[in-house]
Amino acid sequence: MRGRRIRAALVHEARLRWPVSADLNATLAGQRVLAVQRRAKYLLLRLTRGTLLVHLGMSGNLRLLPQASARLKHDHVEIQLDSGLALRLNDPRRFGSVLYTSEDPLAHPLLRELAPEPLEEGFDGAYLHAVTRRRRVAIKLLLLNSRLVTGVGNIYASEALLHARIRPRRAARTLKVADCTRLAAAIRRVLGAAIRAGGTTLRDYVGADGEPGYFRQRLYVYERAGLPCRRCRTPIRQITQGQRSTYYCPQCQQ
DNA sequence: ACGCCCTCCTGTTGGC
DNA sequence: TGCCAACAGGAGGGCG
Repeated sequence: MRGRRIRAALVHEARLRWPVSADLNATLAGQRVLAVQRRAKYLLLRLTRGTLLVHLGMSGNLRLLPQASARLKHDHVEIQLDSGLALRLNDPRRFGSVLYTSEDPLAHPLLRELAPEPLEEGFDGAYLHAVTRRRRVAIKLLLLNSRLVTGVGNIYASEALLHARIRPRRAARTLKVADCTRLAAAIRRVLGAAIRAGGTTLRDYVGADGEPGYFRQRLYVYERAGLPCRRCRTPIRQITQGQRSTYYCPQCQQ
């Protein structure tokens, strides 16, 4: 998309996680895409005069395809380019978002307080140790708090804790430096491996290339309740934390 | 400040 | 076959 000019923006359904601006077309038309970036799980389309922030939520998907191609059910927003292609957001659950800001996007209220990038410098045991002090919340729930850790969703939280050998219900404040060092390394390793595998397709996720991700085959605990742990063969347990499923190995994770 | 719960929404699955 | 409840990849908001 870089270098293309936006011809028009169509909003078929404005009721996403946040209402899509009614002025989106007037705002975007004529602007050029200068760069495409990412911050946590937000995509940033840097435009001539501002930035379009896109979040896929749980079920969102972006496709870049000929503008004339048929619109699918749940195609909510379409950005038409001067190349004849159009970027379409399809999102059955509508937990995604499309927001425009003319200010510094990193200063936007939704991005301003996000935690450091886990794959950048500075995300290490010392960082995790610092943010887990005096927090009674279970470490697995802390990993889902985007003000403290970004990039780790429900799948990778369970996976990282398995690799770090930490029980998901353990109070964050009880983690020692050594635990935090293993956990930071496990998070980086899991995210890196998942990215290289193209992501984790549970049902219908496909990447920008239209291909599913293959990390599901490499999951150690997620969705494996009752199945043998891939490290020690002990049956994997499933529990609920914050109304979401957590999986862990009672033998490997102490 | 923290921690917990609720919410948004549609689609799929499993039990009866 | 139909109906209903439970659950699903996220994460902000409000409350105590």
